[in-house]
Amino acid sequence: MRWSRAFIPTLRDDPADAEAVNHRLLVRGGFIRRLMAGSWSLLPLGMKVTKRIEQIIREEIDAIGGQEMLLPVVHPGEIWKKTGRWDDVEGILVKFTDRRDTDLLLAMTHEEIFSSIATELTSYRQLPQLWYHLQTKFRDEQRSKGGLLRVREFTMKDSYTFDIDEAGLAVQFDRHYDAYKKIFSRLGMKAIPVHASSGWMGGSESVEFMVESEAGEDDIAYCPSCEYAANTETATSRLTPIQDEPWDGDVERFATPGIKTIAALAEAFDFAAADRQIKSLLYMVGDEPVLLLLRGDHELMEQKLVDALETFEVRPAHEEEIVAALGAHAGSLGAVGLGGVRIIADPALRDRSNMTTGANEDDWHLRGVDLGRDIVVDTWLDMRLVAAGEACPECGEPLQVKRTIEVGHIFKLGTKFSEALGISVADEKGDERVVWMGSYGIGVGRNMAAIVESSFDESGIVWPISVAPYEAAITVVKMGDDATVTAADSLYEDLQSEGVDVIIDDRDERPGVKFADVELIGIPYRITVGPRGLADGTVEVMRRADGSVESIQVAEAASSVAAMIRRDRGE
RNA sequence: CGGGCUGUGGCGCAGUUUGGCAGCGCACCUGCUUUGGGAGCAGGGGGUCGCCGGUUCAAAUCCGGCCAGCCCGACCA
Repeated sequence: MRWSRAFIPTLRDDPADAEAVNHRLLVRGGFIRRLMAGSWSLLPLGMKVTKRIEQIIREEIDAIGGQEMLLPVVHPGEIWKKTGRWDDVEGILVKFTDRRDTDLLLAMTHEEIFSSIATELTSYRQLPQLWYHLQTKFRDEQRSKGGLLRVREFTMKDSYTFDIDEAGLAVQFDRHYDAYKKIFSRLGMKAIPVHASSGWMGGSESVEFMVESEAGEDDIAYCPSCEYAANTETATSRLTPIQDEPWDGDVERFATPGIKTIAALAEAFDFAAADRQIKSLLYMVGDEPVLLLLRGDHELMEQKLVDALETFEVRPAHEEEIVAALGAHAGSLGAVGLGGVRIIADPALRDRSNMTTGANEDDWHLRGVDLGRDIVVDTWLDMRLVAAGEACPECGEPLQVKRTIEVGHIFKLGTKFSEALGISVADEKGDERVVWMGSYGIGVGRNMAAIVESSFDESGIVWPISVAPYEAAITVVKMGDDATVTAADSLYEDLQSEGVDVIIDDRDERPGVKFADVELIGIPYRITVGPRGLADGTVEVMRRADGSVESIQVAEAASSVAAMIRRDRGE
């Protein structure tokens, strides 16, 4: 490609509305442009990177037996009603009707449609199957953000597996696990697999692949000494047991005027350290108020509650709901002597005594509370957010908490969809058996963003060679100089013959402009051709990753740069 | 969806307080000089000031409504 003919609209200044690194650099580098919130056009450079990412994904999924297909983006509502998701997935699912008033929706994922094709599977002999496509998803997110990290319209590689039994699903799941590790490694990222919540996908088990980044939206708990890693949505930890001081009296009510927080209570009374308080949170599960109890110094992880209760209708109660259910305002709530409200308690409270909690009367608290004696817990449920420094549940070493980007997610769906949609095959005995499904997703654009977030410097993006828009760029220092132009052109042709994807910067610009642009867009090798080097028969090769510079004889330039690139490609 | 901020040539911004010719830098076009880290000189083109309505002799500026974008909190590839 000749740069003078290419559409690479680089910007000198950062776009004013860009905060995230990937947003800033991808827009400045002329890879993408925003159409509306969470909706981006891919410009030529963005398209080149996208295609390379997609190709890597294809190769690895094909390698585990994947068969590529392409399913539509507009789906009939009917199928989604069968699986229940037409109603279950509120908000992000875009629904509309056609001229005949038929319910339609924009694909946010493709389980239903792949499943509808899978109804044509009739015999166990046809299993296992692994189908996938790279297709647009639309999710009307409440809030898109972070450049390409969280958008409404995006391309996803989603694959789906169909097996005769759970053991077969486990095999497909493990194959995807390995393929995903290879994919992210080829994309130049260090992805950590973690246990995760399945969210609205349902199913029994899921693993997310996480790349450490400040721009991320998920926290993972990670053990440096063993391999334990989990999204904090599901992570657990071992707690040091607390030995409560004995208290032989009854529950004692005491005045706490104006005290509305755990911290304030701990500050005011020396017997009420945060870990000796009971945190009481009123939640609404559907229409039912539920009182949640946690240790005072612990935080609630709402997702754990959602997963355990198997409903998405979980939210903090409004003030008037709190008063109606408990007779007091937040800040003085408690579970002692409470009737008629379901009580769910975190196991960290089990067997505790001599605790302090709200009295369900504004400005009053209770001390000397014994969990076993004074509170009737309906359900014990781990719903605590793990904090850094707590002991790893596997090995006991302190956990770290890291902020990460979710670059892939694999699910064991089990038989949820196949039952709903009637996907069954005849087994060896001729009996109908419901098939076991898995689904596995990688967001292409989010991966592009994650690569940028984990590989950039003050000059711009530093692409790994596997996805770079070009492998090498020739910077022609002085377009007015015939010898320079001739040498650069011939190098350009030689590199192409060597199979290198190369762009020649033949614009009539000053060298500084060209250097800045090629570094901004992150091309791994820059070959500078100019009168100064040609005077002693050399060109200069700079490696983007480390800035190292090497002078090479003109005659050998093409072959030695091609050799470097082949080595970087891993050939 | 709640809170905060912002909408002025392609990009970055000033002007809005106190209504009175729509400006600056970069980019763009022409010419000349220049060419190893974002060139210089000269000339030139481009904007319904987010949209709708109101006030006024006069609105980018004041008032009302709406729309869009970004950031912070509840959701996910």
